[in-house]
Amino acid sequence: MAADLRRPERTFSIRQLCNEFKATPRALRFYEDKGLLTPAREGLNRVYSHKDRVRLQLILRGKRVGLSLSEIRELLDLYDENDDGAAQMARSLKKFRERASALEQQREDIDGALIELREACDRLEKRLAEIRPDLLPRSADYEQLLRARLDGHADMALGK
Amino acid sequence: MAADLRRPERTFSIRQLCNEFKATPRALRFYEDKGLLTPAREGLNRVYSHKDRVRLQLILRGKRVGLSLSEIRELLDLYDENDDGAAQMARSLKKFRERASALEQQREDIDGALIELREACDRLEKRLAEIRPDLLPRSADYEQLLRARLDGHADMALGK
DNA sequence: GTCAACGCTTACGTAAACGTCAACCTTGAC
DNA sequence: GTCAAGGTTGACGTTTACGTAAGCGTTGAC
Repeated sequence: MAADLRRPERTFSIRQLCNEFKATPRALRFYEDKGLLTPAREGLNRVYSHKDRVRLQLILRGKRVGLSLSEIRELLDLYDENDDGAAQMARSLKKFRERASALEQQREDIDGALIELREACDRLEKRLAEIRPDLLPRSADYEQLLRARLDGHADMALGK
Repeated sequence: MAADLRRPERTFSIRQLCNEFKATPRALRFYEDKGLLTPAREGLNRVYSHKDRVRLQLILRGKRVGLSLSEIRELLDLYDENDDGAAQMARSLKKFRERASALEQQREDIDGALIELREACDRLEKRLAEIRPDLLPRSADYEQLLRARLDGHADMALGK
């Protein structure tokens, strides 16, 4: 009567999925609360099917790429409501592309911040080198060290 | 008795600073609440000095590079408490460098997410092209279009 | 029989950085 | 007199993704 544990009929406990994907029970219940998962029940206990497991994987992937849970839910819903896989795929594709441009934008923002930070660092380093060179924290910028040595750019340390 | 409006003795109203830096009064009051600003008072009204203005600039710069308000406050406090500019600068420098590595890490995370997203997009595009090519949303990737035209890489569109 | 391990539900707490009222004062223009 | 403009102080609301109890039931080991 008992199904083979390795077959697709296999089910999972909340803990098993948590261990496998390094999530917490709280998180899975939260996803359920938000309508992202709807595991079966055995009495009170949640019983996750292979389909549920796949959904969880998709949820976690969505999170890794920075989608919000509600966005993930939209995508997931598409896969359920509709038999026509193509339309869903098209929408997912659109969503993914949008997310990709958002991420690219974020990267540019970060690059901007990095530029501003490096300018500030440079200014601080120069001033410190003038007045209290002993306080200069050892640079975290190995590249600069390397280049200075390889190219003999001693002037960099001299403030030219 | 009134000081020249262009001199360093000049003061600013909350609105003036808000307009200049595109912030909201609520924000400035919030910063004050958090101990980042301590403008003088004229009766109840806040009166911002040049020093306050500079602090605000530093706050906003800090935000642009992704520092939290509490981190910004730490840095700001250093500039006040201590007469010895060098030690503060050294600490700021350290903080900035830390932030820079954090940002670099973030960038790598984003790159990872982008890779995952692009793989997902590619898979979706291929499947869609097979089953419902008409549903393929026009690509958002202008570069690809441009390169394809300039280089005559028609094969890109052929899935070669 | 009782303790630990696991599960359940309900529900408040958290962090960040303000937004958004509400209710009130003051000053100048008309 | 009164209306608008701009200021003030609370203080609650928002968002996201859970963390963290509190209190209770079930099951297996010993």
